[in-house]
Amino acid sequence: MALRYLGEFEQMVLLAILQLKDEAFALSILNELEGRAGRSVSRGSLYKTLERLESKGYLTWAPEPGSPERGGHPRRCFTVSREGVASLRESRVAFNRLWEGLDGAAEV
Amino acid sequence: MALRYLGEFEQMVLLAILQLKDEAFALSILNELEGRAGRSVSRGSLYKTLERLESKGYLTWAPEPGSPERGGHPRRCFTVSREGVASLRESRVAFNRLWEGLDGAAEV
DNA sequence: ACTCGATGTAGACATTGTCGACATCGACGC
DNA sequence: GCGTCGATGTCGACAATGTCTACATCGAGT
Repeated sequence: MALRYLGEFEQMVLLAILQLKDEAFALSILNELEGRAGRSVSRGSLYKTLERLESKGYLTWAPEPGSPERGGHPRRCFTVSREGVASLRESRVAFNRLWEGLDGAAEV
Repeated sequence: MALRYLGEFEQMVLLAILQLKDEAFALSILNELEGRAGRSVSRGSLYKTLERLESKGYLTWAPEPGSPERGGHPRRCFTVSREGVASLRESRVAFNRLWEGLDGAAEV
């Protein structure tokens, strides 16, 4: 129950879902990650992460409303939960504090 | 050999070291993490991470120059390597792209 | 029928994250 | 002197995350 820290990839996945709004299907998430973050992983990796995020209550999903079936399974549309957003923000604040003052070229 | 992604905590540790400049001793890092990121971990956890970051070439260290010994071991002063900084930046760019447009309160 | 693409699932294994227990040595108090 | 304590660092174990390959299903083409 304790508030867990989101892993690096978990954060990316959550953010990609947020970006896609109601178009967050597994394959779209993969593209979003590839496009925005240059991160390419296998579908299996993504699903595992989605599964874990769901079990932690950071996201939910529902079968696609419009077109019902495309493959052997109904396409799932993911949504980041309130807790997911909160956790994401918390993490962001922490990182921003750590980066504070380091952006200039001088010190690094 | 492929360029590995930095884990969430690894990034924090590297950033804390950067913040501390030449005052980056293990205990100071712990305080920095606690203070800036509200992240408190045991010394063991930190050392393990430092050890891994070193073996990946993301940081180096040298025994403290001034006061030689304080305990059974000389105090170590850590420094982020050029590769470490590069990796940190890369990761930051990816996250910034993923956060783009999501900062406003509306969508989330 | 047969193949292909869009889905999702399962199991295995590598990497990271996190601890607690242990060991050393100087300083302090008695 | 001897015991204790704080500042260091080291180890080994185990939990959580990251990542892959192989597998299974079903509709649309060919």
